[in-house]
Amino acid sequence: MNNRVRELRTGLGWSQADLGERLDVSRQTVNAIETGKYDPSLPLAFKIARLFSLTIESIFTPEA
Amino acid sequence: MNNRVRELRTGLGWSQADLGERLDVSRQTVNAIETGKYDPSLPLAFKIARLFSLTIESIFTPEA
DNA sequence: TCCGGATGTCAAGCGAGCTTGACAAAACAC
DNA sequence: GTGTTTTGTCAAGCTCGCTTGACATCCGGA
Repeated sequence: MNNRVRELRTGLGWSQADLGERLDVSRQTVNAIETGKYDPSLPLAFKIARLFSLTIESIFTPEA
Repeated sequence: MNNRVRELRTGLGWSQADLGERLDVSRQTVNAIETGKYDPSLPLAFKIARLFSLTIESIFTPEA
């Protein structure tokens, strides 16, 4: 699963910790998602999409 | 997280087992998602959306 | 030069997502 | 009214998603 989270976050000048706060998750979780260690849960994906005012499909793309 | 999976599935005349096969998950997983026991992972949500040719947002809606 | 913020990563722990196997009950066919 | 299909649900087990706490590195600014 590829995603544009880092691109969207840095575009707003936020640190991983900043984004974590706004999403109510730890900065390690943000880092893990950005570095592809694992995919977010569906509820977290919705939170991310809402925060950036985008659709899930425009942020995340399955690799296969 | 509410979803329209059951509605979409029965609309095509499929059993939970049928849908499970097409998604490569067990019928128990389909049942659990339809009955709200837990949310699908993000990759599975993508598979479901693609199978029904819909967006994730049009199938799943966060309750909050 | 030194310090603070930012990032990457590890470990241990817990609940969520998924598995197979099983059984009971409801719904459907004939 | 019997038999098959479908659905609901339980249990045990494994991995993933997320947590806190910690440590190393890498930079940018005073």
